[in-house]
Amino acid sequence: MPRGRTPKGEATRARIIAGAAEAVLALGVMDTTLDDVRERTGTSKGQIFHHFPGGKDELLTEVARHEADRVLNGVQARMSPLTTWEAWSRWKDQLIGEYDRSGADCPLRILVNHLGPATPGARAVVAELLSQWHTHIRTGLERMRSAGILSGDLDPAAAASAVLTAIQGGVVMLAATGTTAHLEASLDLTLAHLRTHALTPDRP
Amino acid sequence: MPRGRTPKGEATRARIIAGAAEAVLALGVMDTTLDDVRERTGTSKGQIFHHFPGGKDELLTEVARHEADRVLNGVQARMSPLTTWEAWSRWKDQLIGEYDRSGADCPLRILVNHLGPATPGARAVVAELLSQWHTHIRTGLERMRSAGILSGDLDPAAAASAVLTAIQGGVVMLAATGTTAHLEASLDLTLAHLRTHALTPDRP
DNA sequence: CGTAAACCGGACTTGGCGGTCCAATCTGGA
DNA sequence: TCCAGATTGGACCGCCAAGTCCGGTTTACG
Repeated sequence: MPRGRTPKGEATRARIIAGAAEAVLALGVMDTTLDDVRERTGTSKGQIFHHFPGGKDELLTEVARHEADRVLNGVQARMSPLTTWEAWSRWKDQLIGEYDRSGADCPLRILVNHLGPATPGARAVVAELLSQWHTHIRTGLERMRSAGILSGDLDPAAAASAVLTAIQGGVVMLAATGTTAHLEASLDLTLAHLRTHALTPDRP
Repeated sequence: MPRGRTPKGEATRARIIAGAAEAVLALGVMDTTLDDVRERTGTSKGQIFHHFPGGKDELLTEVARHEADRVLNGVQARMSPLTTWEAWSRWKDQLIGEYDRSGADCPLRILVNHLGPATPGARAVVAELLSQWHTHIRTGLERMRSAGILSGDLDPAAAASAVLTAIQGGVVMLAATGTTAHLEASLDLTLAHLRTHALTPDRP
């Protein structure tokens, strides 16, 4: 009778995913081989295919899930209360600072540009991540509208799309040119435009 | 004594580049093999390595150059006189329409996201393309400022960065989600913000 | 012409990577 | 304790794509 995974096995499986994610981040998706993962995690081919019968595709999908969780958790921790103008401003500074420090090897770019296209499963994971992120931003804007500090003229969904797109574009430009200037310019302009629709709670 | 390339050789070389570009667009960079190129162009391995001694890397760099020229020519043809609000508006509609039609397989994405990282030479080509494009947009904005229809408050360089970034981000979102909605939202917001700084030539 | 170089074709070599196989070992529930 | 099934190690296989080689052909220049 099938007895299910054992804790030890589960741990190994997790170690493989983490190590693979590390390798993918360091080497890129296409240049990461199963032997890289094997060596980095102190495992063997047998284990990899035992825990991921679907082979490399399945592993990459799991890596995508892993990274997406990481990104989203980071996002939500950082931009939890994106419901005041000060929060937006702080959030932007923090984001820029982070990319200034870490450079172009961010999980987001790998995820959206490389893991996404690699397998159908990963594509779904990426779509889900973007969707959740979009919802998160949109919800913040809607709250601001309810609170009377944001004009009803602004479509929260469209604005959230624009913010998300600015980030994606900025990351791409960072990767291509090595500078965060474009990311910052784009975010600045986008946020400035949001502020264009600001209301003071006093006079509606 | 070395006699230099012959016209026939030059033609073959060009055919190989064009065919490779086609293949890369259709199959993606990583899935394009030299045999694909060979078959598609009716040539042979010997020819490929005769004309590109550097192998696949050199060929991909040339493909990048080829595609960059195409993109930039397209850009300049389409947005030549980006110096009036009507021109901006028309340009945006045209861009969206084009992406709606052609989907995510645009040269721009391939170029920036796949060819760029592939080889150092291609990276330089991409950087140059982005730089020229940026200059083109910035120049348009500067002309508008001189013409008195754009406020001096707006930094043309930063605004150009934002436009470029919006396009890049939009293309990425298109590839990831399959819809041009994000591209459109981002461009709409960006252009709306530019218009925020509009002046009428009458009253400065 | 004649010949040296440019051009062409395609069989062949090589290396690396995904994936398989199987024997050995561990683990947990009855 | 006992043993079925989970886990592990690592040798091995097969494929496929990059790159090599070389003999034959065409082109350009004197």
